[in-house]
Amino acid sequence: MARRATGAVKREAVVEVVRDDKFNARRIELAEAALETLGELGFARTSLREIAQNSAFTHGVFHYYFSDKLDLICCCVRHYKAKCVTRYDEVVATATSRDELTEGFLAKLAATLQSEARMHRLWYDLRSQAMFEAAFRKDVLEIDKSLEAMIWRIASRYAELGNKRPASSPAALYALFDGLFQSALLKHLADDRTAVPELLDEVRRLLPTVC
Amino acid sequence: MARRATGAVKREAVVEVVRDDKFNARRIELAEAALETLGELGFARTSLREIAQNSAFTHGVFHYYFSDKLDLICCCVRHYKAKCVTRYDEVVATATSRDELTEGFLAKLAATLQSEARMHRLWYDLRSQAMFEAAFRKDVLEIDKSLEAMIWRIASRYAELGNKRPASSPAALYALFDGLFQSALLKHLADDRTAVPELLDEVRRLLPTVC
DNA sequence: CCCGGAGCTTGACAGTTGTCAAGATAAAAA
DNA sequence: TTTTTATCTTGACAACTGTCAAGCTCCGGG
Repeated sequence: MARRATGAVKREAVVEVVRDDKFNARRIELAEAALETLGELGFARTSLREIAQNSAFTHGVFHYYFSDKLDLICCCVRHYKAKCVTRYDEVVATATSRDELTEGFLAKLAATLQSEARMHRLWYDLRSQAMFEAAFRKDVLEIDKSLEAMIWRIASRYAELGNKRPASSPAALYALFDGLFQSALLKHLADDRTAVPELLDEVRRLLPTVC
Repeated sequence: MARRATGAVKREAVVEVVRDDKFNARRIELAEAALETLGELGFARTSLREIAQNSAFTHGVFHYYFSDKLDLICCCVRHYKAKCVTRYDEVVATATSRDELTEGFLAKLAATLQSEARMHRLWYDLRSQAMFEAAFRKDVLEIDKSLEAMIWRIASRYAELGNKRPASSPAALYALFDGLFQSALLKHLADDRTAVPELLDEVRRLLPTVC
């Protein structure tokens, strides 16, 4: 009887886990749909109904899977994180010279700025929201740290390929590149055609001086 | 008759100007009141009624002086600009040595971060909004340029006092300091006591290497 | 003195919002 | 099969939003 009971408990636990997985998978599906609308309209102008209307789901589903709006947005932020903190890692892993790393980084930078502008403006929007809404802070600070680490991996590898060491702290390097990217993004969204090439020039000039 | 007419026209024009001044003065009064609430709640959560309730005015007055909500926020942004783009100029003007400039800059930086955190998070919020709302872009880009120039004045003076020249472009320097400040602000708002001292350390270390 | 209009208040409007509950449907369990 | 449970739809609710119009107050010019 003990065995049967244990077996039953185990099976129930497995069922539970499977159900949880399915539940979480659905949450991520919904979060992904929500990110579309959020990237289009920004946090301030996005309502649950708008999200639902721009997706294949009804607004009730979102309430079924998320306790409230903040819960949904938090899930969006966390899911976004997973997608972006390894963006440049392939370049870092495959580059065998400073030039190769530079060009790979610049190419990825330009591509990101142009094809994922909406997702990135949302990131800057949510990071600003975190200054007002405490519920976002933990996740946002974590993403920031991950991005800082990502930049640091690039800088370290770049320095290593020139037998040097990065000349600044991770925080300063991240601030620099993030600031440049943010500014370029705003100009790019304002239809400034010079934004992308100027960012690339700036980064190309900067890399040898900071690493 | 010609003289009388001219006189009358002139006087009417003067009256018109005075009225315009009064009108604009009131707009700025209202914008200043609005900035309080905006700094407290952020753009996304701030409604005209909330602004009115947190001020000495009724919500109707805002509609009397502003064509719509965007008009009000734009006026807020422009007014904010005037207050912040000369923040460090006195330090630049009075400092007679690198150390003096450094310490003056750091002191002002710390004071700003601590006592005007709300106003600054609003700035970052609105700059993010500009990525979504075209109506904000012109003013935001102008403020950004003015801030870049402000940082450049500090860096130039710092370099001058050491008989050097700034080692980076205005854009890169602004990106760097703005990025550091933004990150420190978020941490400070998240009750991280180390945010301010770490920012100061970082800037103190960085100044001699970039100028 | 009064009277016109600038400045302001009040209340109403239509539309939107987050939230939720009651019921439908489909899938799983018995 | 029947029953139960998870999933989803629909419609409703109250609160809130930007906007505006009708009317009030009060001051300056006539």
